[in-house]
Amino acid sequence: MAKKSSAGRQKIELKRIDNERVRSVTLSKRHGGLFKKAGELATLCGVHIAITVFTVGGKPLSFGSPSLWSVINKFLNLNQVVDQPSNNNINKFINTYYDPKHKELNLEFNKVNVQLTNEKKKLQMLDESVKALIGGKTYEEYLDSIAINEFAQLKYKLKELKTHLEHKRDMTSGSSADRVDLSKITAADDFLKL
Amino acid sequence: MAKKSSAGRQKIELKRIDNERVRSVTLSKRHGGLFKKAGELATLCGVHIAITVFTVGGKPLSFGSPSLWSVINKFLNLNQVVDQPSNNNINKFINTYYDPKHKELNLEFNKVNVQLTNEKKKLQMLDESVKALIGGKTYEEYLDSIAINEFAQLKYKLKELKTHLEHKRDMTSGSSADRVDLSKITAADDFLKL
DNA sequence: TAGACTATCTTTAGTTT
DNA sequence: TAAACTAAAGATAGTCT
Repeated sequence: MAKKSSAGRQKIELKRIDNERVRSVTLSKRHGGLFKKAGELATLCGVHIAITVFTVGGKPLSFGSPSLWSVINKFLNLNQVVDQPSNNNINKFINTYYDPKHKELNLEFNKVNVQLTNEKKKLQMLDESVKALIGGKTYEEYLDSIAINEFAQLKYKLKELKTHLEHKRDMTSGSSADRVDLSKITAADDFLKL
Repeated sequence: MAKKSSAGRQKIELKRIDNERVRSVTLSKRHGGLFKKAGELATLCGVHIAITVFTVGGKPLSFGSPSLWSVINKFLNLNQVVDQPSNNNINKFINTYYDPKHKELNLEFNKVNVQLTNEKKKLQMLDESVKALIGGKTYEEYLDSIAINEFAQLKYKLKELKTHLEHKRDMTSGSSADRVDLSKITAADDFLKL
């Protein structure tokens, strides 16, 4: 009855895994592990975390906790609540937790992860329902919401960059290598005003 | 001789840690662990990873592997090599691996991590040397290189955003909620041309 | 107070189903 | 092809310094 078929975990060398199948499996396992760890860190320590993994094929796997919206709101110092695309539970799940094309867990990952642990069966049933309901439109809406996030993040980063460039302009007299392109400041300023 | 002072690791509940000191220690430990995992994943699977942790105080802890430069180059499809600020080994270490103000490991973290594991003593000695050599100027240069990274990333993201907005403009006829602000496209375009 | 320690918890490499 | 399994490797909570 007792089976001791597996030798268990073995130590591996820290270098690129040659075998493509093994590499793919490792990516899948460790990518899940990394996001789980990130979710735990966010919950335990109350921090906000964003992770992006670019695969060799250029496909981005992203993670945000507690949610990209909350991170954006925090850094833009907005007090108003940004509504999710829909209050309908099933749509909310599709739009925020589940990317039908990539099976990518994304927003409020940790909350989902707790559910996965405590109510795994329930979530699997929900997952089946979601799969049955997915159409092309929903994925378009998902992409659209990502772009809105990107825009808000851009404004924040432009603001930071502008401050930095202005500071640098004030500190340097105009030597060749360190000269600040003033038009960049102006353009950043214009964009921020939109 | 044998000491059994510690009860060892205990299971903890997945919720925000109330005690501030404990929370701070946990953040420190797990933040290091998360970045280590990310570095391993990047090395083993050949993927590119970017992580940003925003602490409660708003301080960003960032990680990029194999390096922010390589990620930028990849997505801007540049073939030219972007030189690091200096080829001098000690400056290279300061500028890319070690943030003297925050003790933040950042670029090519995994490479450093392997060194930390295999040559811990050696690195500690180097670390002491670095600490002795650090001045205000070096940190300024570090901040500057970060800003350059941000700028390159911004251009890429603006490009993506512009494409998305243009696509959306072409697909929608002009209903109130979904209308695309053309001035945003124009501004993005202007900025990209700089 | 930041680092060292260690027993235990968690992740995962290799294997089987 | 993916999911389940198992035991070793690795991370870390609590403690002490």
